[in-house]
Amino acid sequence: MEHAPSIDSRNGDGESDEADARAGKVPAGSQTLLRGLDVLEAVVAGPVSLSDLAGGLGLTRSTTHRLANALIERRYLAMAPGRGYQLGPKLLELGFRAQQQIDLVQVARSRLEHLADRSEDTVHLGVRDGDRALYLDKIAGRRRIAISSRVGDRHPLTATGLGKALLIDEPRAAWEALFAADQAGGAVPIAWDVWHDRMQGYVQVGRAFDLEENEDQIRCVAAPVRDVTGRVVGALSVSSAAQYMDDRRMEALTRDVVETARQVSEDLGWSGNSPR
Amino acid sequence: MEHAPSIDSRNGDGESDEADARAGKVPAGSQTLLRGLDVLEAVVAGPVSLSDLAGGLGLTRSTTHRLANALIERRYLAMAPGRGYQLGPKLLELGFRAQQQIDLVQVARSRLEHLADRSEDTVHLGVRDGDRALYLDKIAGRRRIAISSRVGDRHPLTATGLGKALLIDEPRAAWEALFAADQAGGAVPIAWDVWHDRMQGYVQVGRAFDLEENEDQIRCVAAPVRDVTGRVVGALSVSSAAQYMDDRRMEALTRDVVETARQVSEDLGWSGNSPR
DNA sequence: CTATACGTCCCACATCATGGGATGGTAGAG
DNA sequence: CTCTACCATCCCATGATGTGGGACGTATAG
Repeated sequence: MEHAPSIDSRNGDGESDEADARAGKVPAGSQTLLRGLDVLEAVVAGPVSLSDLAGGLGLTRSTTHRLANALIERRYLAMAPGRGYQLGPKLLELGFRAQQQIDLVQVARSRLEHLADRSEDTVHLGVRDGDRALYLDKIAGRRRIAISSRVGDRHPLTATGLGKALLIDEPRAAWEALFAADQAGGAVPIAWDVWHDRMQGYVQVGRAFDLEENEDQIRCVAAPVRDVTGRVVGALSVSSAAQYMDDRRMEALTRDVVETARQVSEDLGWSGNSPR
Repeated sequence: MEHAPSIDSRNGDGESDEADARAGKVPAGSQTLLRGLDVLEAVVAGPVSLSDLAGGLGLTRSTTHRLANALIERRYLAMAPGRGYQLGPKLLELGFRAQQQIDLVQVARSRLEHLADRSEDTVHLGVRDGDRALYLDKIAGRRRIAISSRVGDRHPLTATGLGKALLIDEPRAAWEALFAADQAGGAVPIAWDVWHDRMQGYVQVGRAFDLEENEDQIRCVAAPVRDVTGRVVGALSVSSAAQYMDDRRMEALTRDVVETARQVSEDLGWSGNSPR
């Protein structure tokens, strides 16, 4: 107990459970590494001076300096002449490599499975491919109903829940063009005003519905997935027969679907700041 | 000395200078952090198993596991079900933030100053802006010659060294179009065949010359700057009066200019792999 | 079944990180 | 100019911290 007199100073006498409870489940044993990462993350906000860094983290200047120096040596941080510490080029490189390694389907898989387990319904994952929604993955539910979709299918954007989730950030002009094309292409007829009103509602909540518009007797709840820049790069949905999907259940599912989409987004680096 | 029996196991008896000499200048005092970063960087290559990680780094499985776990907890790493460790979402986030923080001019500044010091000539930094080269920074040399350029100037791409460096990765079709436009726009007349032959030579070496094509009596040596994806995002050049810039000196400067451009590229996250 | 390889967990020991404080440089106020 | 303030950097005695050998449970293969 010689460092920070802050709330979280380590306790050498009490039970170690306290620490475990506080930190979640970090089993300790890497204080230096974790503190180093703290330093790294404290610099995200922008150029900071050493003292500010140390103060903000509850560390001494010595310790902070040593950690920051190691990070500079490895190019994780850089020193801006008269302004303080900045994020370094190594992070650009690692970020880029991470982007190359990450595959949406693989990342989303386990979360989709959990969602399917909880809902007992069929879960889909898809991306936009030109003017269609391309289905990349499907986890079958436990109910004995036929969802005719298959991985690799392309469906209209404006007539499926998943498609509408993919369009949730698009401007009205894009909506209109796609809507007209889908209507002309044989989608279930619907008035533009009705469709547009519904979409605006979906935008507010951050999720979309499909009310038997694409396939009779099938309804679904869908939410968009975003990457690190906040852009919509995919969407996921829960689909079921209308008999299991009354309005109340769709509302109830919303929470779970949106939350799952948020988790997948976080796995893609999104941190919740779409503006900027 | 109980860890790794590898070549670099620490020595507790001899002089510590050995370690300093070997490691460059890391003054030690953050072993855990540095090892953690080693783990992180070892995962860049792709999914790796714990044992392979430990083996490759010369650490024990225990230590590696502890470090990797801490990195997973912080989302710097992720565990691919049956395939091993992967880079995690935090790196996507930090890489993105780093990209937002980094400014080409600011990053390049000190390196350009050193280059200007060594060459005693005027150094420019520029980017492509549509069909022109936009000059973002200028460090005046020590010679008493007039270089009429100013920060904010736009010059033809095909008639300046800096511009040609910016075009170094472009396909022949783009070269032809820009060349035709610049020639029509009043650039110093030159035959397409001659220009094209020279460009191909520049591409081989990774730098471009300006042989009094833009401004009479001014020659320059330029090299492209790349970002993390390998794309050319800027260029820098050394310019001087032709009397100081005979062919031999231009060749001699090439090394220094290319090296400086490489350093700036590394500051932008480039690691030397343009393919992929 | 046994064998191999995986990730995980534990704990005594001593190596390594710690932080108080000293140092040198730079900028601004008086 | 001096004095003060704040910066990053460096040093070193102390003990808290990370270490690695080895045990454990499980999964995949032979």
